[in-house]
Amino acid sequence: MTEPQWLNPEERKAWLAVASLMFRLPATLESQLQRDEDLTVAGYMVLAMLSESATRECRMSKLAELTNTSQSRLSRIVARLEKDGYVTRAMDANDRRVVLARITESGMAKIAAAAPGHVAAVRAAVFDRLDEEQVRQLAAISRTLLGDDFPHLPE
Amino acid sequence: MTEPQWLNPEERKAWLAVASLMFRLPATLESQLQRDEDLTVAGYMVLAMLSESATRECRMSKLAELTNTSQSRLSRIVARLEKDGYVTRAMDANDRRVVLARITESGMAKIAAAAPGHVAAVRAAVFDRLDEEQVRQLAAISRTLLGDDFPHLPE
DNA sequence: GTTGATTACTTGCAACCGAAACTAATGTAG
DNA sequence: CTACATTAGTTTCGGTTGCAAGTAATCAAC
Repeated sequence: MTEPQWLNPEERKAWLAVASLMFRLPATLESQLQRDEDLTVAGYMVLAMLSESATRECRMSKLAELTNTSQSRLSRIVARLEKDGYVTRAMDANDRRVVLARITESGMAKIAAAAPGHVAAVRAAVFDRLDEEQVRQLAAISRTLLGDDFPHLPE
Repeated sequence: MTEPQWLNPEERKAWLAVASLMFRLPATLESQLQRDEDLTVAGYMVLAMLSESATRECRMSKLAELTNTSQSRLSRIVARLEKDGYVTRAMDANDRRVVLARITESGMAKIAAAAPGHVAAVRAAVFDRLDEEQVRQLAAISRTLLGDDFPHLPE
């Protein structure tokens, strides 16, 4: 291996900050949604993606991609959302291996109710603290780090 | 509330990228350490912090702060590290509420063995993809977002 | 068409986590 | 001193997760 064994001081300082952020930011958002709406961030994202889809439904594997989760994890997240009445699951008639998750009216109402608080939390934690230039920098850096894995929005 | 209800398009794009990164980066590092060293990222960070301390020990509450974890989580992480022989726990004689975690020789060897692979993963996921200017930007943004919560290094 | 590989999704298991309850030591007010 | 509050850490409980194994449908080769 030709890489240096450890990070240089500049990189090390940057990494300690990034790592802290990577642990704390998700926890902050998670606890806001849990406390105020009894939703997980993953569950919120599933509802958000479905609610923004024109057809209000999406196959499981696509949904897993959009929400950055494994298939097995998504399967359980959707099972819980279904139990809570926010989502239904149905087989695709064309390919009966495929399961289509569809958001219910109750699910639409839930995401509409949850969104303002979640957005406020995101603003408070991120966008209120950065200027426009920094937002652009952060977006550029994030997309660079995601590389080809950047997920696509529902059509 | 005076905030706009949702994010503007620029912010929305930035947030989708940041959120994806926030989910994927920890998972990447977690699976590398799990696969190659049978360590969690949290366990690695505990060993790393202890190994860098002059005294090779640290009280639990301080360690929780340094590693961005709750006390209850840290308690279990250290219990597992102790079971694996990488750490010992002892009461502080001055204040018998306090528990001092100390890294063992085996723990020092473990972190030395695990570090190169972990650092390589961090490099591959982050620093190899950014130029110096972006590293500075990312560090500045992260520290701004952490605000006063920025953790201090062991003395 | 039958066999074998692949794809889509689900589930069993062991480990992990946050929140709250718990134990125990220390600090403080009278 | 003696309550009462506070601090440090652990543990219990319900729920979540990743991995690997399992089910079922489709595809590909012959």
